[in-house]
Amino acid sequence: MAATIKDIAKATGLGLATISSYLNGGNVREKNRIRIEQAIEELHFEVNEVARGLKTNRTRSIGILIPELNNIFCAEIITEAEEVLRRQGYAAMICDCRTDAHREKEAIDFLLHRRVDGLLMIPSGETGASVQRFLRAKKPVVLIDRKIRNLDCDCVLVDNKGAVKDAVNRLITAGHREIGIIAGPEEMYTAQERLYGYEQALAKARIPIRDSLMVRGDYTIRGGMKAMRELIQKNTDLSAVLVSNYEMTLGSVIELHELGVQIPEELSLIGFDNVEFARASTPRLSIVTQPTKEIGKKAAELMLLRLQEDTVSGKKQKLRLKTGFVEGNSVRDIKREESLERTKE
Amino acid sequence: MAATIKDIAKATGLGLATISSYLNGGNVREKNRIRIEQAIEELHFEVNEVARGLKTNRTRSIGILIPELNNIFCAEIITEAEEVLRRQGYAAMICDCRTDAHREKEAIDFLLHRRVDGLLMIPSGETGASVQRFLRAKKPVVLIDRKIRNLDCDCVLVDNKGAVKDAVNRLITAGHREIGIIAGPEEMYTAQERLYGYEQALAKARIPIRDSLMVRGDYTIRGGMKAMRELIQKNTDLSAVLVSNYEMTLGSVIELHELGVQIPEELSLIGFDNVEFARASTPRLSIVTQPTKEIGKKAAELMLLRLQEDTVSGKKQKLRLKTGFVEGNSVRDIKREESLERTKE
DNA sequence: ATGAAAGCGCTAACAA
DNA sequence: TTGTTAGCGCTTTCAT
Repeated sequence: MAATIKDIAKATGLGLATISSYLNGGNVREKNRIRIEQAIEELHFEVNEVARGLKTNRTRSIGILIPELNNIFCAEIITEAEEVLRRQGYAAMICDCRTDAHREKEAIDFLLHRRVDGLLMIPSGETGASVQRFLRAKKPVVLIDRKIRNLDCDCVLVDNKGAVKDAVNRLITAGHREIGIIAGPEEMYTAQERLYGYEQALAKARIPIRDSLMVRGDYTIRGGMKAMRELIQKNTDLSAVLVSNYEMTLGSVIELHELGVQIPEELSLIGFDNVEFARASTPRLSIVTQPTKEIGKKAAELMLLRLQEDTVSGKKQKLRLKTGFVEGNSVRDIKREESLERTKE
Repeated sequence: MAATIKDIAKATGLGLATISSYLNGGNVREKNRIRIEQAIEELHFEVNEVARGLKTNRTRSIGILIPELNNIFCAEIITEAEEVLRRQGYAAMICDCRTDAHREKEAIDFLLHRRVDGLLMIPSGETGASVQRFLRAKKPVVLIDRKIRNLDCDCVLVDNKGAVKDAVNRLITAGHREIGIIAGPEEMYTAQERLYGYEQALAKARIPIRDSLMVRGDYTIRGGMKAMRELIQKNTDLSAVLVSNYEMTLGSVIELHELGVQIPEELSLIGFDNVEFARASTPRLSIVTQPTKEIGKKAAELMLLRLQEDTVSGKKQKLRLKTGFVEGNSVRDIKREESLERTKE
């Protein structure tokens, strides 16, 4: 059996409180400090965080709930968040709900029973009610990437609308008019924002918005493939497409590949996320990038802040991070070609 | 404050032991069962797993320690393992050590303090000594993908040697002789096995093994890029390359892309892992695939088995899973071309 | 089947 | 600064 502070007390002849005080950074007489450290060494003592948690009602662990661990966007965020948390002594209990609302709810229960001190989540279902229970228990919740209706808590979002607006503007500037979008699921927050950015960009350029140019996928590879096929079938004059997440970008590329459609000669493409994939593609893909590391870091920091303040009340922070853009060769510059043409004449 | 079993006892007029018995599936008189369930409902009671853990000395949580969460191979394995474990009521405490031996050691301490019931890990450093402490505490350890020297415990491995041997054989069968390999770090178990498979395949085909054809990368994208460049510079007659993990495959494709080398016309390529990426590449990549889901599942099951048996002694299981191969268009079939040529004459 | 009581390892009053 | 003591919420004998 592992040694306990009782053993240390016995070995040093000191009282329990002294040992506990030492362990928690309290003041202990130099002489005793040495004796305690020696005893800890000899007996291989290690604090039992479980007992400590029972007593203090704080487990020093954070529940992390995500739709899909096996998804580069989530994985990058979580990697960063976990690191920041662990540096401060917090353990990460990670639950993957496979983008399933029921499992998401189950996971929340699970984490609640486990008495995690806070919840960091990328919501996938409409789990407002479940999450409320955390707040009622005075445990902070930080939402990542998406909001939840009627739930006021800290969140770290991305400027989705601006990102897509900017990307579509690039297509317009390059002379494209028949611009399609592979949007995400209707109920999804990021999908709504991204689609809105698309509409705004077109509206501003006075390009009519056509239903046939807006197709929804489910943020999966397969969904991207299907959506791209649909877009091409529906629009014979399709000139460029914006794909609104990574998995669907991958799916789109696969589909175009199988259909034998040349990028950017026959179709221009702007994708989302995963710089490495974009770089390895032929041609290199132009993509919108999200600051995943920063998202994870900020979310963890927000959580630590709440934990420190020991209050879930007060003004909630809503961070909105800027996206980036990595230029590739997947967008045909029609304007430039035309002007070159003119020069020739 | 959350309700405790004391509150339930008070509300129902029953004793603590009866409530506890109910919670743990013991026999309770029908009438009392109903009253207990009602009280639980009314008071929003939820078992405190922390208290339970202190008493039983079992936290129902498993430490998962991996080199890189943000790595598709790891992520796929962990996704599966976490699911299997959680179905059985076990929480996963995931630590990402960033392929750093020091951090790996720290994480082991961390998990030990947290009193996880077992450790599931993909080793990255030489942490035999640290891991031993788990075994000494009678806590099961299951190793994934790599072994640790002088450490006898359950593990789930992959037939690395066979996988590479088979892949290289395909290149040989297609008529290639100048076959390079981008191997992994010297000290890494999987890298050793894969390189060995390469050597065996060549030896069997009586193709001399040349040092210049064997380059080591560090299993990263950047490493893959560098290694591919080196391989091409060193070998003007290079005909085909086997790249021994996914990140380096990605790096290789990027590098070839930037060098303007055509696959498979100028160079044939067989990569590793990530079917989707292989499919999205131009041309489609031929790759060795690893059964990540099965690895994760088996590892978790092995862990649950040990936990059930409540013994870490006894014969350790060493599973060795079979890899797969997905055919693409990245390998030029020289033999076939030659025979077609001959037919023409 | 149920209840009383002890105790898991720790922290936190409080007293000395 | 240090020691004594109570108790966090639960399980687990041992009676009944």
